[in-house]
Amino acid sequence: MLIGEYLHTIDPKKRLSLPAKFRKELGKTVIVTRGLDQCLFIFPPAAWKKLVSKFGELSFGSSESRSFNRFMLSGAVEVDVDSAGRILLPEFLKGFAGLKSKVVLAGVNDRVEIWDEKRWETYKAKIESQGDELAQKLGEIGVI
Amino acid sequence: MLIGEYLHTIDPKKRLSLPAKFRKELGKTVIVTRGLDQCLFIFPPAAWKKLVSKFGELSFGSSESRSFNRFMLSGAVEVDVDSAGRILLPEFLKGFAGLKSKVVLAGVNDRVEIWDEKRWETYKAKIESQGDELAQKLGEIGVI
DNA sequence: ATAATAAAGTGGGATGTAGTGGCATATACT
DNA sequence: AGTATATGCCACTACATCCCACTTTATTAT
Repeated sequence: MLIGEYLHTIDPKKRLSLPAKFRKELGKTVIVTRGLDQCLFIFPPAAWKKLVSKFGELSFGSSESRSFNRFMLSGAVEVDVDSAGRILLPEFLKGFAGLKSKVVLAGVNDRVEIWDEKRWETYKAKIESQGDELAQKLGEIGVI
Repeated sequence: MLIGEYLHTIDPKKRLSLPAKFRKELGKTVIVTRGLDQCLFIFPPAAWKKLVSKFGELSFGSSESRSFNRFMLSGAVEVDVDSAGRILLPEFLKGFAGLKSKVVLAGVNDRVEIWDEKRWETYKAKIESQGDELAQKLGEIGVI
């Protein structure tokens, strides 16, 4: 179970160290993909395989499933974790999520999210202030 | 599984190097065909055979399936990968996809797509901005 | 509580490989 | 035969990868 929030820095060589607490569960190679709300997702191989099996069979018959597959698959990269627990981020993913030097790594159950620090602060402020409201809505639909 | 996005250049001799990460899975000869949305497809031999057998099932009774068969099959070329991991692109395919010098190679599960850089950027911007709808669909198929 | 020790995060240098361009040789076409 | 295109080979550059070192934070023991 991946939980917690960590502030790390991407060095000039585009390397990013994973929080020590995450390393065991992530394993020695991970999959980094485009995420939602302009962040990136990091999946352990097992979780990624499960995910792919859900949409892997989509053929290229419809233009929708083509864009869907392109978003998920061409936006994903398998990267090795080096001996210091770091991964190398491809430029196009860095660009997608608007990552500068300081980034936040957030554990969300079976994945880790990478956020630009500023964007994270803004987003967090928003959800924190809406906390009560959100709980209300979730309660109404019977989630909590 | 072929994933990720790479920016390469077609040299004056129409040679294009395949990303190192793709080479093992693609093998030493590949099939290049006209693709959809004005890109080209590269298939490893195995995936191509599977695809062709699906086409074979299409009857040639309807004019649509005849056209589609012609589109995919007459536009297909088998090319060798040279010792430096490069392939040679036939002029008619280059023309079809509007490829200039800078092209993007995108892994999409069992195929690689070749896009003109500019066209890719435009297309990508479009699918990336559809994030919300995408999340909706992901939810529907039970991914997140 | 303080000191000693270990671990985590970060930075830099050295090495290897990927991507690309150019030359030279082989093959096909006119 | 001569031209053009294709193929193999070698060389250069940039970047990914590996390895080691420094600094800071956390942990343990006295």
